[in-house]
Amino acid sequence: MPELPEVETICTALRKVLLGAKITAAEQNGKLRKEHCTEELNAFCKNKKIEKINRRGKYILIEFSDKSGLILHLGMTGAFVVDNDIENCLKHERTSWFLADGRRWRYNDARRFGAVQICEAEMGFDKHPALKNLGIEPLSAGFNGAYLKKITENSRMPIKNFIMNQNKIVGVGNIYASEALFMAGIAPDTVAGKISLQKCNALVKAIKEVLKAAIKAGGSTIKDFHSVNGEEGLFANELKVYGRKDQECYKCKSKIKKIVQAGRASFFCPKCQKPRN
DNA sequence: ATATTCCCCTGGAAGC
DNA sequence: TGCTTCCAGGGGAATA
Repeated sequence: MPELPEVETICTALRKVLLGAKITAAEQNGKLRKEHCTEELNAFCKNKKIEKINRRGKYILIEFSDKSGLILHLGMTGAFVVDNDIENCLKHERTSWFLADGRRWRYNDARRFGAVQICEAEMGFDKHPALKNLGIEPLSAGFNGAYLKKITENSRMPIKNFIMNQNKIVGVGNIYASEALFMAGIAPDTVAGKISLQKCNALVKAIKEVLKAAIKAGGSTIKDFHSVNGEEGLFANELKVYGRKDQECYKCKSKIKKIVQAGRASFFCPKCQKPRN
């Protein structure tokens, strides 16, 4: 579900409601991709104060005032809710944090692909196994055409899979990979190592542009994504190729095609995006 | 090392 | 109205 713009949207929303809050207790309700049992999570979180909330790739980093923290991932269907209902659980509530002011912060995740991990102060976020191998932030200044050219060199991976690889570039998922490649005029199955510096420049520009525009729109709600207050993201209305199989390309009126790459759907315009392999 | 394929899990939409 | 099949914003393990 959530890619960089959706995670960024969630971070902004969480900051508004959680900064400064103190946790009195935590509960874990069943398994996630990564989780801790209630006893461990509760012992770790109890009496900690939420000081900072940041994003690294698709991970949300909750930093406590003692420099320890939580590393949260939303998987495909994860969502947060903050309310005052102490009695009832949501249908797919996996984790709950009870706050000193009486509120309850919940992590709800139907498919359980999300993750709730703890990070000790001595370790620090950067060294945590979940984060230490992550690639460059696409909105950082260091992510430019020359950098992309350098890391794609010698790679025979299809460019769409390459830009979705979190160890190379973080935050780009299935929607924005298709969208950025359309904007840059590059077919998704182009061999990464064959892309020219000029095209790398165009792709970097497209990735930055589409991510920024999506953040501005509050992300893309296809079906599941909702921010903390339940709001939908509006960027789904601006998608040019994702989910538009057999519909007309907005640029050239050709039929948008769908192919499957590494098990994920890729959408592209066969006329505007070249070359094919 | 690198690139697919499969699997984790649940629910909604589409097909019969 | 059912029942079945397919599909989904992710990622990691297993496999070639």
